[in-house]
Amino acid sequence: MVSKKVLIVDDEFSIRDMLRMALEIADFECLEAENIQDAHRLIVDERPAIVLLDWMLPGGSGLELLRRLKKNDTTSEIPVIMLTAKVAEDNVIQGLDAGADDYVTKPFAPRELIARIKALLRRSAGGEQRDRLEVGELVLDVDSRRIFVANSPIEMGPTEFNLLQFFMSHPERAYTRNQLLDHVWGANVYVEERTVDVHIRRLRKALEGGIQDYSDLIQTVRGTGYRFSAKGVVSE
Amino acid sequence: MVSKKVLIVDDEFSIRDMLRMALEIADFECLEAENIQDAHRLIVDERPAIVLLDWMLPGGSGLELLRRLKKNDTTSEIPVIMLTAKVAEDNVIQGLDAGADDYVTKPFAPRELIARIKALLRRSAGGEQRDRLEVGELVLDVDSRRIFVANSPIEMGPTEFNLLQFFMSHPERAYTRNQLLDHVWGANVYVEERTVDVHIRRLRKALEGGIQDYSDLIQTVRGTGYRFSAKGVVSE
DNA sequence: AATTTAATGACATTAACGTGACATTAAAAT
DNA sequence: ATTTTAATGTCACGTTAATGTCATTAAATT
Repeated sequence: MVSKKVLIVDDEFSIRDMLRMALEIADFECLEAENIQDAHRLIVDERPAIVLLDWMLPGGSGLELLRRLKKNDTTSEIPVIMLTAKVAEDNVIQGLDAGADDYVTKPFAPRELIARIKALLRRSAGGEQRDRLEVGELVLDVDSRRIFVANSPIEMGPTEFNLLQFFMSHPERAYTRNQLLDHVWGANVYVEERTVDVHIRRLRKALEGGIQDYSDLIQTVRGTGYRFSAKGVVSE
Repeated sequence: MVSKKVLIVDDEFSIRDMLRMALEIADFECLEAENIQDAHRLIVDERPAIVLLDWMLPGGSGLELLRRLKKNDTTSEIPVIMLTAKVAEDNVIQGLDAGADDYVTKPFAPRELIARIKALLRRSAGGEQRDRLEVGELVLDVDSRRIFVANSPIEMGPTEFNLLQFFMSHPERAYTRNQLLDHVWGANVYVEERTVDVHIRRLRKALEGGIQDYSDLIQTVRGTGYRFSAKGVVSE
């Protein structure tokens, strides 16, 4: 398995250092931030698999960052473990209520923390995305990054593949161009909104090409954006 | 929300009782088991939303049950919180490794436990629920921005969709044209009052089009404006 | 019957989307 | 290192759908 990124958010150097060591032994890749601003930037840019978040931070409390993350669509799925020196029960409840996925009080044993990280990753990564998405005879194979229509492969560019993968894992839902840019291109990339249209066209063209025509799974939602739907459009 | 089932697995009556009280206050439905066999039967039969599992149990340790649950496909998605009197770090790691989703050591504060339960449920139930409005076989799907009549989609313009969405979320109430303009078009947009009539007509036409005719859900209130009502008009 | 109010059809205008071409960049092949 | 190929993002133009308005007709109210 490719080592996963863990973001450590703590203002004390000694703690970050200790965590980094423990995590690297357990074969994680570490990112570090010592304040809210850096942390948020790293989360958006690097998309870590998990965030270890200290309660007390300069420039706003960790709780604040946590709320911000859970509010935003593109970051709400990233699991967060809150770290705190405080043992006050109230903190735990506030943290969990704000959407923290786990909670560890200092001083903590590195091995326990690692076990908790693994438990969370197992949960968040495990349940969700399948390595094979299908609608009718249209099959998207995540591992080989290929699309099949009736068992024969069809060609498309990487972006079109990503777009289709996103659509197939989020069907029956209308997305704006900006949402698609965020999810498929990634945040912090600036491209014109209308570029999405062009890739939609390329994707539709590719889906036409096969033995069967699956291009109308990609539907235009006027005034909004696009939608992937197996439920079909209105017939005549 | 319908109250969710929580299974308490503990051999001590006093602990079960304490938990039951705390959980019922928090509006959960409680199931209880005092040994592995009963617990397993209840999990299979009742499918609780979450399991609170004591570490030490007669007839096999809780860890054993945990492994069994996580191995089986039909039960592996049920979150488990391990409860233990032991504070040994090793236990925590073993438990989390075996697939426990969280871990709480006795004595614990009921409020914390409730918060952890809610956090876990939020995460696992996080499998998205759709935002939809329905009247009979007329369904407005907010997420996909589509209207269905008897499960087949029908077409309408964005404004008609917004209008219908507003009506369906504010039924049985008459609105003036100006109120509709404010709510559906947005404040500080200037369009003629009579424009509303035209969109009402378009909406009615769209609602006629399907297999069934839902156009008389949109009722004219002479001298005032319009109303959405599922109660039907007075038949002559 | 006269008057008020709503429904309807038609139409010009505007906004949103589709499409082909092209320059630029990134990746592969040589 | 150089060439070839594919992918990407952007623009300009064509097309279609949506919108708002008005004149006319129909219906309800007085």
